[in-house]
Amino acid sequence: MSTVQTMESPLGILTLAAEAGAIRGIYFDTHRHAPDLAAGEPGAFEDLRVLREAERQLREYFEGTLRSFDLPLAARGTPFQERTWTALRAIPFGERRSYAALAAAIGAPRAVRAVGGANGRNPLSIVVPCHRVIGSDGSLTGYGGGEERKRWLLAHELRVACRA
Amino acid sequence: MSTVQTMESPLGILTLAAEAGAIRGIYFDTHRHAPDLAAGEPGAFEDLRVLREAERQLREYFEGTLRSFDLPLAARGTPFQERTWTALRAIPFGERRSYAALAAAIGAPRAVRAVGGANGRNPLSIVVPCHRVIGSDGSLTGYGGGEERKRWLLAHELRVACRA
DNA sequence: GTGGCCATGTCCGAAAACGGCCAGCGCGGC
DNA sequence: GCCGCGCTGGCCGTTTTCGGACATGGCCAC
Repeated sequence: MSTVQTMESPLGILTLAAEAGAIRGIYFDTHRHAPDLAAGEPGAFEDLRVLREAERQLREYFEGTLRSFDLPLAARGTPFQERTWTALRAIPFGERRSYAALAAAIGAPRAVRAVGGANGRNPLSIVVPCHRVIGSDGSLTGYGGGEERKRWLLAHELRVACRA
Repeated sequence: MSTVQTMESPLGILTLAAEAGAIRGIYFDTHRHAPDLAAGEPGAFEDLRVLREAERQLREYFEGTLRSFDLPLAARGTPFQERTWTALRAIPFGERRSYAALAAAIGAPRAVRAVGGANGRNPLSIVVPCHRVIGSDGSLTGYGGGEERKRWLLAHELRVACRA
């Protein structure tokens, strides 16, 4: 069903999946809720192209020369999850939000834990910046790819943002 | 996902669905467990072809000139269901089997009610002859498209078989 | 300040219910 | 005796239901 490729990164091997010309998933090698990703057909041309472009932008992100991704995305989930993921993309590079703030942003101020759940199912690591959401008290609280990677990403963004 | 077409028959309108060059479903207009069948893409060529062939064979079946279907089938269900459906296809035109006999045929002689359940979910009406399965005491016991249609099919096959 | 309670959407596992059944009995009628 | 009828209990895969657990945070009572 979808085209799959992998790439190296400072956080280990990343697995990217594309379908119908849009990025559908980005997963770490150890990832809490990653799907099976059985590579299907040989790979449509449009998928290969968007995958290569995604890899390029991710590489620039890690180098500190790119702060905002510009890619066709197609994350699929429940309506609530998609609302949450859309709100995530509005958090600027280098900033942080609390789960409560995110819940308020999607108009469901009390659905705080639900937002946590939806965050955990975010299929587009890094590009949809679920790592920028932390507890109201500043604690990391969790990350699909492991808290270590969340810490690294936040530190990296802080570093890049200050350098500018 | 799949290509859909309808046709008229002595038992009312039939809805046929094809996918990847194989017949995937055949349903009556009132059907107990029929799926939604939201017609998707405009229709792949191979699907249109196999649908037309299925319609032709069904028409011959109703006319009494065809007793055994020869079509690419792709009924999808649980392993147990698919085993059951395969066993169904081994029942010859005009004959009948009891649920117990069918259960024995798939090597699960005690899974009688389970066979009944799988029978009810048969997605390929008529072509996969679930209508040839009746109670040990000869009663009809039930049919996805209604017992009236089951009675009609059995009578029709008897008629055609005797005529020969 | 601290501990408990509740709200919220989704997933997952366990448990229960549900059939397109059938064989074994008991019972009544002949 | 013999037959037919109907009830009962058990069988088994699937579906439905239900109860927790979560990447949390505010509020209230002590």
